Amino acid sequence: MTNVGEFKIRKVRKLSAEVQAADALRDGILSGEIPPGARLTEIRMAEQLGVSRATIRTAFHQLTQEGLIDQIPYTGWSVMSLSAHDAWELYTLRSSFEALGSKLVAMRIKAAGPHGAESARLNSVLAALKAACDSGDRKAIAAADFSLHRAIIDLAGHRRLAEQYGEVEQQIRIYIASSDSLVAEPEAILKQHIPIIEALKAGDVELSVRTAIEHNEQEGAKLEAHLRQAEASAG
Amino acid sequence: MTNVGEFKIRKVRKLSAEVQAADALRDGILSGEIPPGARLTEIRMAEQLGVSRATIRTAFHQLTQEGLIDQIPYTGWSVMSLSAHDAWELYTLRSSFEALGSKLVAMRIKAAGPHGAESARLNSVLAALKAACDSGDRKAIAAADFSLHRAIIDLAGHRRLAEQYGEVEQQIRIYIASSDSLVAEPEAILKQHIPIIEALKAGDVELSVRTAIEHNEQEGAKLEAHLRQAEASAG
DNA sequence: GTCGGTTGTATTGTCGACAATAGCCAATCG
DNA sequence: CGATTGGCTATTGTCGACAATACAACCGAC
Repeated sequence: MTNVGEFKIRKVRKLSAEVQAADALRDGILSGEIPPGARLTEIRMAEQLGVSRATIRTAFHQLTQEGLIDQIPYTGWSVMSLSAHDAWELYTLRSSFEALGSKLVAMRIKAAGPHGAESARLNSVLAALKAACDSGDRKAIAAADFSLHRAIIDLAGHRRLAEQYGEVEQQIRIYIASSDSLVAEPEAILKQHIPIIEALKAGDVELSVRTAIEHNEQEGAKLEAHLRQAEASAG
Repeated sequence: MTNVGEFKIRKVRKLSAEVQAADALRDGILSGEIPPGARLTEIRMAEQLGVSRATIRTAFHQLTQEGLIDQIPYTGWSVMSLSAHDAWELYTLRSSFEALGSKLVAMRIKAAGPHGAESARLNSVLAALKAACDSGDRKAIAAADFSLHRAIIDLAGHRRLAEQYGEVEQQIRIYIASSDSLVAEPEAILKQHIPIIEALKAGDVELSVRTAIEHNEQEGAKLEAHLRQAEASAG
């Protein structure tokens, strides 16, 4: 009988309840199951997930830091709500972040040459986006789109940039979750991202930055217009 | 006898203990009393401030969100530590934020003309910086410097920008608290900030952005060099 | 002497109960 | 009928105790 101890065990550490709770909440919000503006109470969540209020509280604080919910003292917590102005804020910020990220990545590739790990990673995520677009699955396309942008940020080697970008990214995900009609035509999406990757792989700093900003301004304007229209018809 | 009810009462609400605790911690860190890298334990803090661990925990979460401390599970909390790489991250980020903020403010002034509330506020903070520089008080100069930059961000009318900028700003404050030798000569500081304000007041978007970025790159390089030297002599 | 396991201790993770607060609704008074 | 006041309820704020975990120091075997 083979000794069980021989197996390599990567992470046996039981995930603490607060992490599980945070994950559950995050999934619920990002999947659209818990809609924007929804009110969350500690007690009900605690009962629902079978943990104590202290655990839920920690999870809520975590989610707050991720930009998914916010708190009103003595009143409650609610899923981040989403106005057209918020969309403008999110995309102007994201534009700044991606400009910085693209600049750093392009500089790295310029220094390391076009055959380094960075270029390989960029090829990989672009191929993944192409595959998703070919499949036509809107959820998969959106996921690949986010992955591509995140890959660029991660390659920048800038911890704080990655963290703060994550906040913005997750809030944008809330929009996408609430209506996947926001995902454009597959061919158009693929076509939009190719120049971004090309500029980076060429190590052209200025072009990379310009392309990234342009992409975000287009996407931001699209979403903002969509929301403004929705607000007008609803209000 | 005048009716007491006539008096306007702004905020009588007793500050909750968790807010007081967070304030106390923040003061301690930003004043340098609690140095970077210092370890904070919930129990000791609770005893020291005369509140329960739950209250301290909430305060710690708040400070975490502000970027002043971070947590290692099952181990403890510690004041954000400060390497030369961290300085680079902070100033590259701040540069992006101020570029966006300056762009928005310059656009506003360009649209509203040079006699709006924005210009008045800019004049005000620049005058305050001049007064501080004349006084020669290093702490006052540093405070006025921060105020000026924050004023620009606040004028941008971008809530998320202001929030995320705040995180970066507070972390930079930790450096300044740990050594006020980082504050340069009063005349130099004043001279550096004048073109920033002038560009904004002129409503020149491109010049404002360029000036803001340049200022941050200079300051960032200075701090990074200082820390790299300190690390070399210490390590 | 060195390596591996074991034990001990400091610290956070989790829990349930009670206190304080905000917001609502009805009763009351003009 | 309107405005104000008072209480009621839902929810977070705060507390102390116990459980789980990580880390370090110690001990023993080889």
